[in-house]
Amino acid sequence: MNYWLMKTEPETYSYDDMVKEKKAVWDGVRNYQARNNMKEMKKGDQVLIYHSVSDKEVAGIAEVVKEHYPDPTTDDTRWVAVDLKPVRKLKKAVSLQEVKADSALENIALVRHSRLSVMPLKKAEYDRILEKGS
DNA sequence: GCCAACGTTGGC
DNA sequence: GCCAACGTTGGC
Repeated sequence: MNYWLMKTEPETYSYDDMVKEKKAVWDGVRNYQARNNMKEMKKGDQVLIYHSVSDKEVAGIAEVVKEHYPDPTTDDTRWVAVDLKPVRKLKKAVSLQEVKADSALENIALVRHSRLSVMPLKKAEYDRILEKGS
């Protein structure tokens, strides 16, 4: 079982939108590193959903329900999509500030490589964020 | 709203 | 293959 963090701008697509639709088709990624991470995702992997720009906080947990397949928004075969379903919203959203302030989380890509939109998390890091959000 | 950092594109 | 120019992302 692997753990991931995916970013979205809540104005475009938020965790609540995913809850409303009961699933999410995660497409439109046009970055190789993010794409490579998506290809590594397996059914059942847990994914933290982070709201960038306006909120800057981890909003909720999702789960991979369909592994990578060709991105339906383009004919370009280089890009892929995955399907997610919401698991639960965090009791308390975890802000970027909190993540940055925690020395156990200072090495995650969210902090070190802020423009990457799909990144792996170690179990310890994933657990740590959940802890902060409970 | 600004701007730094980064990724991509395209001319040479 | 290099690198300048450009576009985009995302924190502040």
